[in-house]
Amino acid sequence: MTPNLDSQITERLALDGLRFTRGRREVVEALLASDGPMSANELSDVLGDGVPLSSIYRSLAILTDAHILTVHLATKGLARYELSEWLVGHHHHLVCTECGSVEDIHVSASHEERLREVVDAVASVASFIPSSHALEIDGRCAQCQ
Amino acid sequence: MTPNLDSQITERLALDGLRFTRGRREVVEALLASDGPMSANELSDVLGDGVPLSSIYRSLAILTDAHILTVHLATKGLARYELSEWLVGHHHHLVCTECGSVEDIHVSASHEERLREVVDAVASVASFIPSSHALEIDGRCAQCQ
DNA sequence: CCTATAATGATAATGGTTATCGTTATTGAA
DNA sequence: TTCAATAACGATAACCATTATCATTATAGG
Ligand SMILES: [Mn+2]
Ligand SMILES: [Mn+2]
Ligand SMILES: [Zn+2]
Ligand SMILES: [Zn+2]
Repeated sequence: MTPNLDSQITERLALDGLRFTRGRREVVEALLASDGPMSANELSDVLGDGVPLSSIYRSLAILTDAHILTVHLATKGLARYELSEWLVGHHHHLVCTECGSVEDIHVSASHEERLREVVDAVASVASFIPSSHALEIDGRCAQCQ
Repeated sequence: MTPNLDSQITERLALDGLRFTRGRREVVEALLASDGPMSANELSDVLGDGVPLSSIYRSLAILTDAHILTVHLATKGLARYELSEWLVGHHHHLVCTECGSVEDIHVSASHEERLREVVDAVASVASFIPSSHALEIDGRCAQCQ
């Protein structure tokens, strides 16, 4: 983890009187190393017995409350988490309908600009004030073809 | 329910040797009357005691398996269902982060064309074969401002 | 009418997630 | 360096949306 990211998270937690402890750090580092959002169980597999599942769940809840993590819902009955966009940048997701994998995808500035135009136009018609958007693409990933 | 829609669903179910029974019809009609996807409990509130919750759950599973309904996941731990796009047309969703409501939103053909361009460009880079896409806009709905 | 199969409804079981509670660690003040 | 006050932890129980079970009922074809 870069010193800058570390201090961003440490300072954000401190705003709520919370500490960036080893368990929380391990969760963040596993997510940072992943190419897509991870569930509590997937994190548990990676982190092993050093971090009990109950602590993983609590860390995910606390880090999400502090806006350090964002929850992603693509599989029913299962929540996956990732670093929030203010920490790792705006991106979208490719969701494989075959194997269930979720892959991060970055969109070029010009394409992102087009997306934002559509979002603004659509939202204004409905008197809706958009705070964020997500383009989710379902289909078959490279492995599942 | 229009006779055309009714026969489309009836014929689709018949392909799997299934019938379009009263309980399933009531679920479909409630979803048709809604301006957004509904959960099993929300359907139960609307349908009352005439359709037991266990039957609602089973109808949702069967209709989804038959591609008549599509599941929508925006609230964690809660699945909402809507008529599939081949029956009611392609559209997107406005998700209110305040009250949790999900509202259908239709996008103009020109905007939809732009979306498709972005989807195709992004997917091809990742060797991903897109089957569908969804633009989900989070923010505050008209009621929550 | 009869039989095979689909559908139903009440209920039990499942599983991801959350709450509880006693223990331990950390912080900051005395 | 004590000594509270509070945060964090870990094991476990509880919760709740969803799914499976199973006995009963309805329906379609022969
Ligand atoms: Mn992501
Ligand atoms: Mn919809
Ligand atoms: Zn795949
Ligand atoms: Zn709202």
